[in-house]
Amino acid sequence: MQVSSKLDLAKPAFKRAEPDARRQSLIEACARVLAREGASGASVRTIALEARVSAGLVGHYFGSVDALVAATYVQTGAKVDAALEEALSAAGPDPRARLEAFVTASFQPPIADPQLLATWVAFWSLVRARAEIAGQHDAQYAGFRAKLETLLAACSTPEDQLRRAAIAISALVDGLWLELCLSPGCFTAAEASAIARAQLDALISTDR
Amino acid sequence: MQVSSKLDLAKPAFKRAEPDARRQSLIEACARVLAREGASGASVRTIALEARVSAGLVGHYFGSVDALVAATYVQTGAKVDAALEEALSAAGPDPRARLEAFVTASFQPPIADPQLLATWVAFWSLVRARAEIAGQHDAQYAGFRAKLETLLAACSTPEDQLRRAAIAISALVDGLWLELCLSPGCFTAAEASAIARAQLDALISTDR
DNA sequence: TTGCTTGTTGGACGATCGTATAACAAGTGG
DNA sequence: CCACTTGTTATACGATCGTCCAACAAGCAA
Repeated sequence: MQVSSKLDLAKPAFKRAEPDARRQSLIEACARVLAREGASGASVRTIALEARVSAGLVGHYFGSVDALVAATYVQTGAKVDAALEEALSAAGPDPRARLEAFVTASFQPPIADPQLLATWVAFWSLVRARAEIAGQHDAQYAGFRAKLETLLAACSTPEDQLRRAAIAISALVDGLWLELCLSPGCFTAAEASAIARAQLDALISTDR
Repeated sequence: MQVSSKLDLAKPAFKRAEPDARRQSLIEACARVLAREGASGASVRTIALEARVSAGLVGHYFGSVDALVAATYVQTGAKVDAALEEALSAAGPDPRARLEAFVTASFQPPIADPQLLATWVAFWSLVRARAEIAGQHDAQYAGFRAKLETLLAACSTPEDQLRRAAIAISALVDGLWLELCLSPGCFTAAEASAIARAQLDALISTDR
């Protein structure tokens, strides 16, 4: 009787996977754990359990858990960039429409997502402790502001006001996005978009 | 030789202190550790070492380390409120000057302090696990926006635009404050203040 | 089939975590 | 001078942490 139950029932595991696919699976599991339990809950064992693999695989693929978190940060940033880029390409050729699409994309999925905020907060809590995380944050924000400057320049914003305008817009978008994710009931995504559009109006009309 | 070195040199410790003073000392030590090492480094032993006391005192005074972090958050919020109130009372009677003082106070000490952001981020990452303290941030934020609405009304902002204007200003201030603390080298506090003032100009001048 | 490469597992290891508790020291009233 | 209260320390405990490593299994070449 049930001489092989251990093999037949309790052991569906041990699926071999492509290295890249396994890496991706671990990164996604890490993002889910970060979002669900915060930074303090993102242990090797928790992440491995989420990914349905053993804990040793994290060390095998990423060397350390910090490296996995950093990789998750990079991919999360890339996902945001991709969503922004897609909103941009769907906006058409008009400069002002492109700028608005880029700005208001932060208030819609997949960017306006409490889980994404939780992941980001987990990273922020790591910024002070680990310098390479801080560098990645700076790179992410510099890229966002640089893109913003390009779009603002296309809307004929004077060059000497480009930097300040980009800082203002990115700060407003971040603040609205933060509160939208933190307290979804406080105001709606449509309100956030309207506020951001009004700010764009003010910046571009009073450019001289 | 040195028969009593242990008592004379290595044991300057064991100073009795007032309970309230000791509590305050532990809270300040917790804030310093939060700022220096982030949320993950804020362990009982690290905080106790920072406060120059033994680890058991944290449990004696606060019961758990989570309670100490929560107390640190409460005190930090009170410190922010006090700083904002003081900036307000130092601004004089002019409504516009009061509004500007209130808004730009977030870009100067003690509010524009990476230590403050670290405490906030640590608390945000704790909110995921402990839902009973989730309303603390909402209360803080609601208070900030309510104060903002009062100051905006004094600047003759139409009542039907009060809510939206307060949301816009608070979002801009938060975004600027966040980036100012996360990447201090990106832009200066003076730039942040100038951006916020320009936003106030745009909001109040285009109110109708 | 056989042997080899390699993704994967499970457990061991020491370090550190939070908490509880007994021993100790400093005031304090008798 | 002596209990007595109480702030403080030191230690112990179990749980969990990150990392490492030998054994195992799946797929592939021969």
